[in-house]
Order: sequence, then structure tokens, then C-alpha cells
Amino acid sequence: MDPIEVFKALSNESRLQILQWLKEPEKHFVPHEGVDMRTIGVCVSQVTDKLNMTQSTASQYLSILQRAGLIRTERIGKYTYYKRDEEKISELAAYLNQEL
Amino acid sequence: MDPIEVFKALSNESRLQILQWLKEPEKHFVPHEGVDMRTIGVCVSQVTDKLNMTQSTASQYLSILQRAGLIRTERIGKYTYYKRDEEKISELAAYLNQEL
DNA sequence: ATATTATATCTACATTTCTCGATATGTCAA
DNA sequence: TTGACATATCGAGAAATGTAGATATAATAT
Repeated sequence: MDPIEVFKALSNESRLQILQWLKEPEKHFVPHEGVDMRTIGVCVSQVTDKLNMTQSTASQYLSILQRAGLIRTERIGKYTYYKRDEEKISELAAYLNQEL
Repeated sequence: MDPIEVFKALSNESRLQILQWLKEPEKHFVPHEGVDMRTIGVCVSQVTDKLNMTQSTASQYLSILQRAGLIRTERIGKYTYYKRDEEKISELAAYLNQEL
């Protein structure tokens, strides 16, 4: 885990927002293709709709969160689903407690 | 606490470094005027010497950490001492565990 | 009062980040 | 195969950040 990369990813209101939305996805996103948001995740379009930004920006933000290790991706058909990587997020908390 | 401001402050190698040095100041800084680094802190010159950067940059970085609430300042004579604000840092850890 | 030292602030330039529109790529449906 | 849709990537301009030098301010020492 590169803490600098993680902190940079978290240094943006919208990206922090996305991560929080993904904590309880069914509370924040409209259902989609009958997939279980909790286990599969939400797709880029769902995030784009909720952010007030373009598809391009939403896709890039999700990439940044993924490269930082905070979310995981799974492609199903033409959709790409993203969900939180709770293990990595716990590692971050552990880093904060130990190193910081 | 403004988490975005905090994450921004932590998104820089040198500033993260400073915060870690301040965890065990006597291991990382040369003594100064006989002050107890643990209770009083370290002054801008000590940080400047250890960073490989200018006094201007060191002072600015310390300000950023302070505005983010991660360190506290105390002026004694012509020196300004900085030390960690452990309470605020714990708040950050709590934020991570609850909100993030 | 003046010189010296420590720190803060101002200005500036280079680099990075933000955000978009345009376009490419991947996948499915007809 | 073509068309439609979802996503990713590219290129660009505006804004923010990184970092330095110059200078201002504050405190001390002579």
C-alpha cells in the first residue's frame, strides 16, 4: 500500500463521496439490471448519474480509487462494476494507527 | 475536522515524513536549546535541517499540517515549536473507522 | 539603537490535479 | 455486420500545489 497514493485519492470531495456511497450502495444508487449492489457493486453509469459530472470524470475517479486499492472492479458483459475493497481499507486504518 | 484538508496535508511525502519524525522526535532531531522535544516540540530550523529543503518550504509545510489540525504550535522566545496533536490524530483514525 | 537570528509571508514559476469534450474500445442486440 | 450503448482513454485549459528566493516581522543580544 502506498499511503501517499491513497491520501491523494481521498483528497477529493467527489471521490470521498463515492467511497462513502459504496458503503451502503442500496441507499444511494438506483437499482440496475437486478444485480446485488452489495456483492457485485455499482456500475460507472450509476456513479455518473449520482455525481453531477461527466461519464469521463466518473470513470477516471473510479480508476484512481482502484489504483489506490480502495475499490475492486469486475466486468460483467458491457458493464464494469465497482465495490469497496474492505480489506485494503482496513489496512489503511491499520497504517494510520501504527505508522502515523 | 475537515477530512479533505487533512488528506491533502497528508498527500505529500515530506509532510507525512515530518509527522512521522514527530512521533519520536528525539530519534530524528538533534537536540536544541535543551528543550524537551517530547513535550515542547521541535522548531522550524530543526525541521528545515532534516528535510532537504528551504526554510520557506519547511515553514509552509508546518503551517499546512497545523491548519489541518495535525500539529500544534507554541512560540517560545524567537523559536516556534511544533508537536503532534495526538487527540486530533486519533479523531482522524476514528473518522476512518466510522465514516470511511 | 542596531545587528543578528528565527520564522512567516509574498511572488513566481514548474508541476500536478480537476474536469471536460472528443474519440477509441469493448460488448451486446438486431 | 451494423448499430447502440457502456466504459476507457486522450488531449486540453483552468485551477491548485510544490518549492524556491526575496523580503517582512518578531525576538534577542550587543
